[in-house]
Amino acid sequence: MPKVGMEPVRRKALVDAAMRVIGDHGSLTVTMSEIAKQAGVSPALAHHYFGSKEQLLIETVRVHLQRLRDGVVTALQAAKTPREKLSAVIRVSFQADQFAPETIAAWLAFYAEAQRSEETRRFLVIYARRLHSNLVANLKALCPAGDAGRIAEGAAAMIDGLYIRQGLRSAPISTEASIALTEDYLTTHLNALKG
Amino acid sequence: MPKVGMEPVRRKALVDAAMRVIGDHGSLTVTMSEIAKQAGVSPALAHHYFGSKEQLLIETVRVHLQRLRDGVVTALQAAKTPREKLSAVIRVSFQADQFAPETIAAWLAFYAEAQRSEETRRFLVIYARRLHSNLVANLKALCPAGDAGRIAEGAAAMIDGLYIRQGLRSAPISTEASIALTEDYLTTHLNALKG
DNA sequence: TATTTTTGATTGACTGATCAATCAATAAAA
DNA sequence: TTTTATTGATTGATCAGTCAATCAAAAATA
Repeated sequence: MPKVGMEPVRRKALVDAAMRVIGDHGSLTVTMSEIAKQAGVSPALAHHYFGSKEQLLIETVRVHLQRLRDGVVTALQAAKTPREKLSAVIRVSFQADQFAPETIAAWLAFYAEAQRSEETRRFLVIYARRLHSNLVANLKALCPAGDAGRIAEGAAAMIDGLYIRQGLRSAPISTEASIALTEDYLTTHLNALKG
Repeated sequence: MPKVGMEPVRRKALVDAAMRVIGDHGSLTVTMSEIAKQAGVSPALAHHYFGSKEQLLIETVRVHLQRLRDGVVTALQAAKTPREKLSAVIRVSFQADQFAPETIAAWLAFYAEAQRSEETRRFLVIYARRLHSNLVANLKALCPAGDAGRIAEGAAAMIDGLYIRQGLRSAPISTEASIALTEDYLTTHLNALKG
């Protein structure tokens, strides 16, 4: 089988496998063996390409946040008005694949990991800031700058909160209901400013 | 040293030690040795009283959620009107000891653990439901029942979201600002209904 | 074209460290 | 003497990480 140019293929397979295994497992305490098996290679190969388990996990966060970002960029381009762009940001946050239980479980595990791994934390902070600034940028077209910051803070918190509550599966909220709650938050607060 | 009646003392010491170690470590992958050391006893004694690491961790969640609950009950009793009770619930959620980085780190770790441990999940679900029902009960005195459920959902999500965003320490929000954001959410939405 | 060399891909087997859990032994109360 | 508290020593399992060896494609050479 040894063909040349396998590296990118294997890296992708391992990163995808890691996300899947972590999601199923609901934790970062997964073994390199499990990940490698899921990717269809030997544990030794995973070490060969990533050097360490920690590096593989960090790559996994990085790659998946990058994909998330691409989704947001596409959605923003498709939207015309500031209000539509706000809706687009919300919609992408709750889109199906992100809202799957395993995906939520994986992100939760990474959030916890951010308390320990500075690099993981950095990536998640970048994501959080981007969400915030996407919201602020479009809110500024609809209300004073000061209020924009405050409302964005609230909306971002609500999105994250709905997300982790979904992870608990206590009172599962549908995607639509989550979107509606966040939309309602924005609409109500924007209206309140107009008096 | 062997005195009789040490069991409750040791159990408490171990549960407290576990919370501290988990908080510092930012993860549940802590050793029984670390916890025992922090509690000033041998690892063997921790096993003697709790049987297993998992049991100790579950007890730790249970005890700390119980304390949280006691705090809420006290605060609710001190408040008179429904609106004051709503504020009390919010205030307790963000009170200093709960908002300390190590505490947030520990809760985050438990949230992640809930994906794996059914018992941990059960406790956290109970907490989430209680928060929701405390909010609904008092909102019902201020608005129609249907709206009460919706607003409570939003407020609970916002509280949890502010909490985990605080854990990321990306753009640290003060306790007061967090409370203000949540209060603002309630006030604005209640006003919108009267409008 | 045929042959040799080099290089990337891959793994099985192994190592060292870590850790949860056990247990037999000790010491002090009751 | 019986019971409770306590620990040091040990065991068994798990895992990350290493390494030497293999295999086949590609490149170089004849």
